[in-house]
Amino acid sequence: MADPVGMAKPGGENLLFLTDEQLRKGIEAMFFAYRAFTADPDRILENYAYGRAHHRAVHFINRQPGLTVNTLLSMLGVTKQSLNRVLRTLVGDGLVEARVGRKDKRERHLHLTERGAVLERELSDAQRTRMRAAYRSAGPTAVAGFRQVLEAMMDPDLRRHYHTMKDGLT
Amino acid sequence: MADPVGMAKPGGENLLFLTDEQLRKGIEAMFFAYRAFTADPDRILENYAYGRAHHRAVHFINRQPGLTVNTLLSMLGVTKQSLNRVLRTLVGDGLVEARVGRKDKRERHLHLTERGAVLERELSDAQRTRMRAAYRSAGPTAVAGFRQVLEAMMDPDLRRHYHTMKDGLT
DNA sequence: TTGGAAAGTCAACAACGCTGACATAATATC
DNA sequence: GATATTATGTCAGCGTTGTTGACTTTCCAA
Repeated sequence: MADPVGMAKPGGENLLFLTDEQLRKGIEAMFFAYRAFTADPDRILENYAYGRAHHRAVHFINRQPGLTVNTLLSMLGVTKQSLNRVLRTLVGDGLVEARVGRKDKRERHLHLTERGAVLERELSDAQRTRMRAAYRSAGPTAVAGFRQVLEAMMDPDLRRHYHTMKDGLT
Repeated sequence: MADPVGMAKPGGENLLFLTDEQLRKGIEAMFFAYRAFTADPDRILENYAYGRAHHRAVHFINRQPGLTVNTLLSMLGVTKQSLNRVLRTLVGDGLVEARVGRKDKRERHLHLTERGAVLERELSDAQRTRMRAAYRSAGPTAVAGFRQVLEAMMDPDLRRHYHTMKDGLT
């Protein structure tokens, strides 16, 4: 702030990218981008009786078929009451199947039915289309940086879940 | 999908970063990072009687003092009824001042009061602290990519608002 | 003077978070 | 085998924040 031009460190590295202004721009970028990020699925969900919470559940069940309610709970970071309301409708509508665990019969292992997979595809197609366009226009180097910053921003617990999911590149 | 290894294009560029898996990882990164991104302010807001909507209003009023209700409306992308509810409490609590326009007396120009500025600082300090840590650990090149991808992801209308705000670097 | 824009308000509703309390089944432990 | 704990489901109630629709007031501009 006192030195709007330089802000060089003893080491010599330029830390201009850490100014408050740059951080605020990053914050706004997150806000505007996230809005766009959810806009496409939201539009689709209007046609069904579902909301964003249903989308998230369907997404992770698709990504990790057979996961338990508890696992999904900790991924989504909501209460079981909140998730249960969503799962009840999805199971009732035949989009999700809750199979009783074979080893531990208390557990419910969640799977998408065919109809559930259809909805998942419709939602993720829209989301991936936007993502693909953004990735393509920014290029692979920018994408690597994008992923790096987002990952650094996560809470350790969430980062664990993030890494649990398979990664197409590594 | 048919070719998990290469997927090279005639041009010779490696398009592995555009696989569905990579796009899905990007989607999940957005989800987990955004959760972390809002977690700190959310915790602070619990102490007041405010929510995320109040934070957003305060943020943009701080960034662009004197902006009109309509401008703020289009930035936030909510209905005037929804925003009005938030603004009414902020004005009532003395955090925001709505000055009648001098040229056009229908317009209300929004400003933070001192108390409003205090809350803004408390919220943005928390958010910037996380952002700064992520930026620092990822480095300037990654940050540039981060910003590039997020900007490419925005809807054109939102991108306009994004660019309207001053930029500390350019 | 009149049309329309900007703003504010009321009512009702939906999605989706939350807490608290309680029920049921099955596993784990003593 | 009795008891504690875990996983899940459910009911009731509440708060925030989004929505639509209808209506009013104020005021600029043609």
